[in-house]
Amino acid sequence: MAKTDSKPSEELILNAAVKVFTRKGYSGARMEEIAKEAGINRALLHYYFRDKETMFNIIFETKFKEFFTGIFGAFQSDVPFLEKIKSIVDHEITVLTKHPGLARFVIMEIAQQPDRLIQFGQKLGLNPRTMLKHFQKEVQQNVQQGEIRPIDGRQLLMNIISICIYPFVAKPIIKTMMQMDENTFMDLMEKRKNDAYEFIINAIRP
Amino acid sequence: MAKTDSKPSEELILNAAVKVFTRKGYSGARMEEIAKEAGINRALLHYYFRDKETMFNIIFETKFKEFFTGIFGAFQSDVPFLEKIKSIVDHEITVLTKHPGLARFVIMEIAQQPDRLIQFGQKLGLNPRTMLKHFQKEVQQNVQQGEIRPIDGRQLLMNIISICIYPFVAKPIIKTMMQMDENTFMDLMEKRKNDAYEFIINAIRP
DNA sequence: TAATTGTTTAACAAAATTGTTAACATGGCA
DNA sequence: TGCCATGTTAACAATTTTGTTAAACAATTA
Repeated sequence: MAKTDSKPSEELILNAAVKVFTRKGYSGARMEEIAKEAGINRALLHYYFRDKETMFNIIFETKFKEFFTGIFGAFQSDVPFLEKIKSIVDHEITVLTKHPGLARFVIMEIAQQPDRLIQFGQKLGLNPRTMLKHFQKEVQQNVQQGEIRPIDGRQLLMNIISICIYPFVAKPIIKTMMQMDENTFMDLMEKRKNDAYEFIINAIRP
Repeated sequence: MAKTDSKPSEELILNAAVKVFTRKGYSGARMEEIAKEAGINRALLHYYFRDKETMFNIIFETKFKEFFTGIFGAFQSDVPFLEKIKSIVDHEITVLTKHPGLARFVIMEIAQQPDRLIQFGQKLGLNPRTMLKHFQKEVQQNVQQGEIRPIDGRQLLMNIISICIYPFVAKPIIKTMMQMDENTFMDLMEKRKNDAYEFIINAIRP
């Protein structure tokens, strides 16, 4: 069994597939293009991963996990509310800067087939609803204690997530309109970690 | 020439095509599905609109226009800054509520082929860069006059746009996670017109 | 009404994309 | 070395999707 030799090829193929699938989406991706990207014959894709769908599911599960643990990760920590927001924003922008195309890919494929959210969500054992309830309760408490202005927890959550994620989803538009190259964009996102945080804090501080 | 009779069919087909293209994107859309949606034979699609690409371009141009005039429209008006923000938010959310799937479609297709932004932008004679410069200058002036806190105009613009657009892009995710049906979601967006505005105002008011 | 023009369809053809097979290559090991 | 298992490929087959054609149909007009 030359398993040690096979592994690199599998990795190689998966990396190529990730590139193509995240750029083009499931329906836009071509097996031929993945093979070319990996520098191998198309038949090998089927040798390692039965078919396109199987391949896609493996990649989607990985990306789904990256994206949602990226989102939910920082929500769990048990620190004061404003600090938590700081770490959510920071964490989120960091993850998305490292994985270009991640957010757009996951959102698009879920929009195409919303049941994947349930399907893969359960598979990975993450429970957005518990998280949501918890967040809402935390907002209510902080409102009652006068720590923050009165605000609907759902709206606040949407605001935070929007501010963090949207710039990456619309990156090609933003880059073109603001005439930025990749590095300038990344600098802007780096600064955004603080700018976005302060924006949010100012919005909710009494 | 029975042009009067032909028009309804063209409209019928275009409406069907809009539905399918905005749901599935260019590569996911199937001519067969469009024909079925319109209740006609596939060959008719080619009779009216040479091929898939031609058809797509017509629809994309329409949607592109809807989306960007939706965005830029309210930026033009000559009212005090905070009022302008009010009308931008209101206008934006109204447009996107009326056209479900619009934002996701346009963003995705531009991400797939960013030069379409230049191509169609010029074709429609809209100049995002002038708009951007103008907005930035306005922010600077208001900062200097102490009307709003110091803030990078680009970040503020991204924040406003993000808060307005992202919930619609991620609608399937939000609906599922928050267990909302279509009407509940629309109610939430209706409330959001004010909530988002107040959030932004509080964030920038000294 | 017959001719003419435009509309619609079924059947066909072509192209693109995915999936399979059988033969060949290679590296480890009896 | 020569066999065996796995990795790799080219060629082929099947399927899906797009595009075309010729004929039927409908409506308008002369």
